[in-house]
Amino acid sequence: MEVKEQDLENLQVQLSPEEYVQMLLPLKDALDILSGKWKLQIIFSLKFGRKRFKEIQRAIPGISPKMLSKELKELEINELAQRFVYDTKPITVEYELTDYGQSLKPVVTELYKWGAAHRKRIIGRG
Amino acid sequence: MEVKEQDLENLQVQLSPEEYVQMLLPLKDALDILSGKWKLQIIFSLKFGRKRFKEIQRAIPGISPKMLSKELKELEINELAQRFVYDTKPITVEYELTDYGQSLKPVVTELYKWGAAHRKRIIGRG
DNA sequence: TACGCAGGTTTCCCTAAGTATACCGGTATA
DNA sequence: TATACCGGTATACTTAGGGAAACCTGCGTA
Repeated sequence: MEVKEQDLENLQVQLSPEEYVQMLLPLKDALDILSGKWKLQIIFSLKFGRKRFKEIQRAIPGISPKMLSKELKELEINELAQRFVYDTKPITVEYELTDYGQSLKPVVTELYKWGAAHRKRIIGRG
Repeated sequence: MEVKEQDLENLQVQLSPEEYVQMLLPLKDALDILSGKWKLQIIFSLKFGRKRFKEIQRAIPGISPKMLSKELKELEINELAQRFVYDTKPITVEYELTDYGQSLKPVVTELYKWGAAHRKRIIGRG
């Protein structure tokens, strides 16, 4: 059972419950990767280039080492960021957005555009 | 202090911490509206046209009336769905996606595309 | 010798999100 | 008279996400 992208566009067509669920999975994946309190901030901070652990932490006020460590691991698992370890003293660890990580750009751009328009509409409406 | 969409594209430029935060707000808004366990399912189910409360509930296995009610209210507040009440016996209530709700389409499409590609990459890699 | 830094981990705690179950008023149906 | 449906609320509970603080190893510095 394959769900084609076109199905998203032509939702006049009634989908079966299973097709329906299949369609939601990729959406859920994408949302899971971007949501959470610190993910976007970390991604943004890495857009400026490689950074060390403490550098990221200093760049994001309020983040605890526990959360930073956890989120970086998730980014790594998803191949969005890469971890480099150098055998200096003390040890140096750097993180970098991967090329694949850059592929999030259109998604983030669409979210930003919609979110910005929505702010104007809803908040401006107050 | 205004953040332009172009800034998103040209992240070579170093942003100040405040610009940085301003940039995250619309992203957070958009994500908040789409995340949560049932939002997408409700939006999808309404794409097929107007539906009554119980119809939506039957279409989404596992959702409790409490959650459905709560999520529909949020959609209404954000002007993504509209609630129609008819004075029949028993009362009839229908929900419909607004035209504005349709404006989410490009966002959802981008999320879907990226999520689907990501599934192939990460799960296929397993 | 003691302190400090890098790069984290561990533990405990609190709150927000979501689940389960029961219930409500009004109406129709057997 | 009892039961069921509609469109929800109310209450109590469990779980997931995140915060705060302490701690760890290894090394350099005063």
